[in-house]
Amino acid sequence: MNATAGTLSTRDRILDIAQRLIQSRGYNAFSFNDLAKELKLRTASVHYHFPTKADLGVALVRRYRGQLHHELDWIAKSGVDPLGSLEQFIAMFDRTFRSSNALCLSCVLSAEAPSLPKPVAAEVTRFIHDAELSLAKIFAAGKRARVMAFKGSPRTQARMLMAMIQGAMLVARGLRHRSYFRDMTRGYLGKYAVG
Amino acid sequence: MNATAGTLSTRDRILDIAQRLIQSRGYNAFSFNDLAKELKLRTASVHYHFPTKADLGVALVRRYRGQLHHELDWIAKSGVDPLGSLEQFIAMFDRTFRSSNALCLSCVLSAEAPSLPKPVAAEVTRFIHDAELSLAKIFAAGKRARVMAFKGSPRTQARMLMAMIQGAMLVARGLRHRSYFRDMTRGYLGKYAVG
DNA sequence: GTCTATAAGATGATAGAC
DNA sequence: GTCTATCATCTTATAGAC
Repeated sequence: MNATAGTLSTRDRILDIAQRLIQSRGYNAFSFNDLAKELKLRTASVHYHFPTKADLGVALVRRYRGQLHHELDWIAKSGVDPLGSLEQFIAMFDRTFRSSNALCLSCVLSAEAPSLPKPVAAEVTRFIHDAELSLAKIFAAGKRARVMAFKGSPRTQARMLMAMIQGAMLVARGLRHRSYFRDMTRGYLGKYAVG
Repeated sequence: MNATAGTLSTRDRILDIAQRLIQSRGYNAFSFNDLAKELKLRTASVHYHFPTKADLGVALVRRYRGQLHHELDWIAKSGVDPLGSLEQFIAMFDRTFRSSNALCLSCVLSAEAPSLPKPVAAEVTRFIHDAELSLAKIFAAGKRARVMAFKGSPRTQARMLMAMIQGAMLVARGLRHRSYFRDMTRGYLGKYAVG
């Protein structure tokens, strides 16, 4: 049965819990048993929904990629200009980081990449590639509309923004400094502003 | 017995192998058995040198912190100006990343921080703190000598550089793009140059 | 869909011989 | 310092009942 109003299917609950655990501990430090405990089920039940851990990992990153596009669509529809879109994109990560110390799922998985099942690592690559393209489009639109100015390609700016976001969260976690990420990214977009 | 010329003590060999494995797979994806296999010893022998995995982790990050200072001293003695020092600092990471796909040890451990033994996580915090201070001194010296120009504190610039380096390596690994890190960091320091 | 039961293997760690 | 032997525990995964 699927979820009814206000409830989530077991499958979705598994994905939610697994995502939270990976964003906190990484792929190799969570187990089917952790999931089963939180769900108050048995590990065999979790395996029913995702036969292997790699299956779960792939489904997770694939869903995360969908969420990225969903968030970007939502930001686009909110009617802000390209610079505002990037600000909201950053604010998104700031919220989850400060509220639950969660890094970007793909950021954590990237760190562990060589130890991941190949299909999971491939999905991570796809996510970053997607994010880069989406951000590049925003940079390009900003330049076209003359609300942003920068040298080099929109693609390069997108890459720098991605690196800045991921790196700032990573270092913030390592330093155990909750406001580090916000402090660092606050001024970052200023350099793109026109006028 | 300690190492004689050209050889390494078992303890040092353990540290070398463990560091490489963590930089590749992360803390939770390497085992005493992995070390024993490479050393052609038994796991009990590894435990003789480091009773627990946490002991090994702490020793590792502590040594890595020493290496950081050693590298920075070496760069300082090479006689380049502050901007050149930062370039060499970045080049250091570029070399290990491109030659062996190795991320910064503390970067990988930061990603897994909530799942690490507390003493290990504490050592990671210390490393990043140290690196930040050392880089801030270089930025300050560059400003004093008028070879670098920037707004804000040297500390903030150091943080941005750290985030950029760590984030660029992380994203480069996730994307499986060997030259990504170099491409991204190549132009980064340009903005600090005077004249 | 969830359960019990179970398997085969890995893991961190220790005792005690050499 | 390194070994054999052993431990309890955890991990991913499967078979088959309900």
